Amino acid sequence: MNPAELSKTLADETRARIALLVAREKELCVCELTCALDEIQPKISRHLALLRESGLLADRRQGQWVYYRLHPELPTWVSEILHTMLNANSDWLAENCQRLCAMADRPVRCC
Amino acid sequence: MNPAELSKTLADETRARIALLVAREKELCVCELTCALDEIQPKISRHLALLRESGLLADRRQGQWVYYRLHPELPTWVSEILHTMLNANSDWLAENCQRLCAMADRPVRCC
DNA sequence: TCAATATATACGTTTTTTCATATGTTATTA
DNA sequence: TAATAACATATGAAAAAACGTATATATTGA
Repeated sequence: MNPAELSKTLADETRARIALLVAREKELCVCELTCALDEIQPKISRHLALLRESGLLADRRQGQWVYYRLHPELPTWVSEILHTMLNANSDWLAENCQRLCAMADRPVRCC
Repeated sequence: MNPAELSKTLADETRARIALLVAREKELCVCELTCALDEIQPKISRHLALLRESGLLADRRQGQWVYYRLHPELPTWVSEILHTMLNANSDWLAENCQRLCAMADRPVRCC
């Protein structure tokens, strides 16, 4: 992972929002992201695949759901950058957070 | 400027290297960047135009040369991210720095 | 005023990315 | 075991980005 690769990974509005929402919420499943971003599921899944392949996100399946989180072995500078972005851009994410909070029947995590 | 826009701006290896070299050296002209990156001049100029239009870089002409620097009114989070990238990726930039140092007849800045 | 140097842009092409739609897979539950 | 829900992927088309080449502009100095 180098600066250009990280930037490419985040160089799409959908992917940037997913990455920051996941950084904020620690763990989100595909249907939560689909709702928070108000996009169709295949679009979210495709972008999640890219984020996973780049090494930025890790996933785990629990029952029907697949949860995504920041990859636990992310280089320090990468997580620093994600959190800097997150802290300075809460307005930009506000609508997504609202939709997430308003979502009905969110799956219950039981690790 | 939001996280997706910043990432798009840096989502090209040439542009990412230019941005970090400029952050490191404070100010570089087009011919110095052309040499440091070992690329043809129109390619460098085209990427510099994008970096300028995105608001990341500012330019000033001095005689024949046009010098590029980080835009002085960059949001704090953006310059933090650039410096985080720079500090953690000196290896990735090493070759470019070497070529820059080895460059003959670098223009003399007299502001 | 002419030649040389530094830089910018225009143009057509190629490559890369993104997309919507359709369909496949896995897990749950009736 | 059949239906349903969550998620993943394949496919072809459209849009966007990057490229090399050619050429234009601006500055300097002879």
